[in-house]
Amino acid sequence: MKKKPTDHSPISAVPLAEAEIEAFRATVYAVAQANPRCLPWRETADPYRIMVSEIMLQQTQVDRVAAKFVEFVRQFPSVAALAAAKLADVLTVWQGLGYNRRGLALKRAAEAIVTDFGGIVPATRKELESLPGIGPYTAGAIMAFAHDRPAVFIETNIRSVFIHSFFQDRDRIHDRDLLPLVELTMDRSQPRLWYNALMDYGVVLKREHPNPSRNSIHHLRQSPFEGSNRQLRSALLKAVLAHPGLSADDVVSKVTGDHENIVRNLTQMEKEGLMVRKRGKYFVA
DNA sequence: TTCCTGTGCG
DNA sequence: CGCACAGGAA
Repeated sequence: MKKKPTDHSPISAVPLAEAEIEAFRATVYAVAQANPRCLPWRETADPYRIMVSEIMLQQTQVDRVAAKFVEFVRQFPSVAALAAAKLADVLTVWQGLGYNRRGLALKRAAEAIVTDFGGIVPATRKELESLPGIGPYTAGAIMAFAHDRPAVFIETNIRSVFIHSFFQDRDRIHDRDLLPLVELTMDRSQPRLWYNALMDYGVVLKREHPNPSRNSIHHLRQSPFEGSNRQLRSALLKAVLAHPGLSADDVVSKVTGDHENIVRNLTQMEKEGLMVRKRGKYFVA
């Protein structure tokens, strides 16, 4: 029997009255209905498309994902199609979304779904989380949006809603204090509708207040992009996609950056599976 | 400058 | 846990 570490969080133990829960739900639904968002992945219940959208949305803003999503599922309309596609084609479409290794993970996930799950997107959290690029949030989101199941999960919009609604005057709020409320207030009769409303409400809150999620202990600031290693990685992948078969020296001559640093990053990206090296030449395959 | 429907690694 | 990861837009 493991002893629980000290817990200084009394609030999570305080249940809401039924009337408060109802009032909260009513507010969420009302604000969401007054601020609807028309998003391409809301017009489908195809688990594959939901999965694609969730991976894309992990760290990229909705507006930028929308157009790319349409293009992506047009080119790779099913799990089987994505699994069978060439990685170079997948990453070429992915360009502009950022975080290329998520594109790689998505393709690897499609391959795993074909080999391990008969081409059907799994409908349990455990199985979903076994797929590359799918963690607790994305698994929960797929459960809710693709399978309409009452999964409990938190992402930044949901976090904003619960902090704004129940933790106004606290800072350094931990997700473990929010999760019980997410579970308690969830509209279990229509999880898909509920979570969409919750996220729409969160978007409205962020528009009208300083981001409530900043009071979360999980809220991280991004380091500047300009001059970063991320910028270099992006340039390296772009170069190799555009000119398959470049040697390391070719890449160095095409990309601005320190020679050793470029070689180090090429090696790292090869290790991650974003590119391969054959006879000293780099390819995406 | 700041934001963004997180995941995986060390 | 702390950190890296991409990129465009406001």
